[in-house]
Amino acid sequence: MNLSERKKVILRTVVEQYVQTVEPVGSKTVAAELSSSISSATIRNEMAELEALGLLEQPHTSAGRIPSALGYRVYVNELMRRQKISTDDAQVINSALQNNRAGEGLVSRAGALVSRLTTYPAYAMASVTGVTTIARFDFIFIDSHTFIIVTLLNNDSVKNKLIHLTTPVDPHLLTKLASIFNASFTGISEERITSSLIAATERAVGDTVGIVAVIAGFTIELLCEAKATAAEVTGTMNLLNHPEYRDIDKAQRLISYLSDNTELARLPSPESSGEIKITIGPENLANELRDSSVITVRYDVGDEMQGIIGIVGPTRMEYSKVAARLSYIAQGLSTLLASGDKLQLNPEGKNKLGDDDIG
Amino acid sequence: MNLSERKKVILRTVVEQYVQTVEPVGSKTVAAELSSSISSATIRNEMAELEALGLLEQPHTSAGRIPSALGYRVYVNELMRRQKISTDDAQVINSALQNNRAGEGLVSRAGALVSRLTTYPAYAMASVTGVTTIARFDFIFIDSHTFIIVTLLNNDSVKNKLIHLTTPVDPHLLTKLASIFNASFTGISEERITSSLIAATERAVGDTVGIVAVIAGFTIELLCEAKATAAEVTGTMNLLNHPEYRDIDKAQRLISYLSDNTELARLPSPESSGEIKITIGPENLANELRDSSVITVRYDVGDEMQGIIGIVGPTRMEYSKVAARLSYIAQGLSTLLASGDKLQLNPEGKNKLGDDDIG
DNA sequence: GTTTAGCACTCGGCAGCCGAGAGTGCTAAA
DNA sequence: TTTAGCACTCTCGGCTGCCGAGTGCTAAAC
Repeated sequence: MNLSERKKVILRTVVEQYVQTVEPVGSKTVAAELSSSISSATIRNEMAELEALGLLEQPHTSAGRIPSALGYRVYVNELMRRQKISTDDAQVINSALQNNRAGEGLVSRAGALVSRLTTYPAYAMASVTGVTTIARFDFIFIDSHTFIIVTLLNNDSVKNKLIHLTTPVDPHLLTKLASIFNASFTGISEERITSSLIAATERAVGDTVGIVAVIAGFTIELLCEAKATAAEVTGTMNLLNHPEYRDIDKAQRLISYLSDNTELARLPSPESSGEIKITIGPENLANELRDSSVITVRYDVGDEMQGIIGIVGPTRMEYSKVAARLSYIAQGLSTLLASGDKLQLNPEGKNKLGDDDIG
Repeated sequence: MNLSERKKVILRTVVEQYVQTVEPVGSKTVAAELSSSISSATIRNEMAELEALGLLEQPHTSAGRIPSALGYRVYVNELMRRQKISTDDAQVINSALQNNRAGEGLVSRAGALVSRLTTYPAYAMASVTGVTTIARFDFIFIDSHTFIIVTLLNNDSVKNKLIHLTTPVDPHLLTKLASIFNASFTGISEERITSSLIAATERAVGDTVGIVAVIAGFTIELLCEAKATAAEVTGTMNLLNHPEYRDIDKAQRLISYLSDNTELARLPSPESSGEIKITIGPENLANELRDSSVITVRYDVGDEMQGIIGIVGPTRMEYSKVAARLSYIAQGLSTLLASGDKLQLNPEGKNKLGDDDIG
């Protein structure tokens, strides 16, 4: 969009003013805001032209102007001043991320953090690009009818399950099962656990009671679970704080849309790591988002895993502020998750309990 | 409260009518509803007396009457007709509970179920009355710097953790650790894991790198976790469907109150298993609940565990309906959790994968 | 040609008013 | 004790008219 310098300044002022006050901004306000020597009349003319270009809109005659979706787009692309994150915010984010040991809940807690910091609903999802497989099986014998399955996945997470049986097992059988499962079921993806593989294993062990099937079933369950990319929304209630969602029905429509995890997975996502993607109002494919904006940022952890974290809010959003925070958090997540959790032991054996370096 | 039979009938009619229509009910409506041969004038007199007794209220002159909190209380205690759960509902509940294998998420899913069925926000919490201890430790050697801690708790759940070390370990050390931990750390509560116990253990193993402390730390973490009674709220959005929460600020106040887990734990709870407790409006201690009602029901699982599941809604609630559903679900939870998860193996070894009897 | 001051015009929002309708309490009769 | 009748009260929705903010246009100034 090729605009005169003055039009740019005016458009920027209108956007930033409107974002703050939530009220149509008039020529006089712009003039006051600019405090340069342009009169309101001139600005009126310029604003009329900006409206003709489709960048501004008038709710009705004799109201001020508000930015159109296109106006926001131009603002985001060309006029927005990149904002640095404040040191206060950085500190809050850092400490919040540090306190959370890396683990299952980290990503969703990051979502909650974003939501709290931006006062918009946030969603977070993590997906694993590589194939998940089992690296190792162990069976722990408890008593004649009970044992524990412990599996180590190739992504270093451990899953277990306690199995109670009505038929007896003995430690030898478990040892045998372990060696066979470690030989045949490790390093393969879920699809390759076929019924013929299971049947063959049953024959090899001489299993007539279905214990192999139980273990195989657990394995499949695990691998399927790992494949599903969990998405989560937090802070949906934040929506209610913003005047554009004062209309309960409107708010509810959006909230119920966001609560649907399958829909969530379809939200716009950036192409490369660290990139921020801003989708404004009608640019969204989903009808429910037609008058909301979505900002997402992607973070990668090695080549294996990638995640998306984003927020949904009214088109009238503090784009630069939100984007800055979002990208800072994404960076933090990236490094935190990449650093892994190698445990540094204190050679004097003086690790205090509850220290953060435990785990 | 000693009321004439006629007053009782009138009070009941007013409550039930108001619950349905959300509008003050007038003498004429009551007369029509009763279709007995009492005239509206008589009913007016009776209603005036009921108001004098504090059971009914008038939003303003020339509006009908609505029940006061006390009115609801009398209704719930004396006038409410116990409602049977419909077979449809029973089916929905049964299938929803059956599909959920017993496990971590069962209780909170039950909460979600309640919320869906009642259209009110529901909360669920489970607490363990007995003392949680570790029944058994196992350490699985992975490689020279890696091993897995597997612990079996006395409540039959299994927890694990993968430990990466910067100093090497060998299988013999792990065996030694296992026997010592099984000897000294099993069957004791979290408070009894003292630093002197840890120090003694370190001496016994000859640990100079703090590996004992790591394992002990994990143990303590586990036991503390088990002690915390998790509470969870679901379906808070349901509030918005009810006219009394059309006022966004009001709804938000309540929602943010409900989101606070520590507050949640303080909600009224029944004294004995299966009992239903109904707390109406100002009977609630918390100011935020002053114009809402809370219905809770308690379920016990053996002597070990007990849980509470309840809903929060406007004082204008279908008490009997909600209570019926709630108690049905509580019963279901009770039996489902008590039945445990003993695994029935098919003696022909034909267990189909994904069958519900796996796990 | 561009900018600016001035002015008439438009339109939403708000306060005030009015009438309709619902429901009451009181009185007097059954 | 119950009931019919009636005057009274109060809310709600619609209508009106005023106010102010902001505009577009015109004509003068730069």
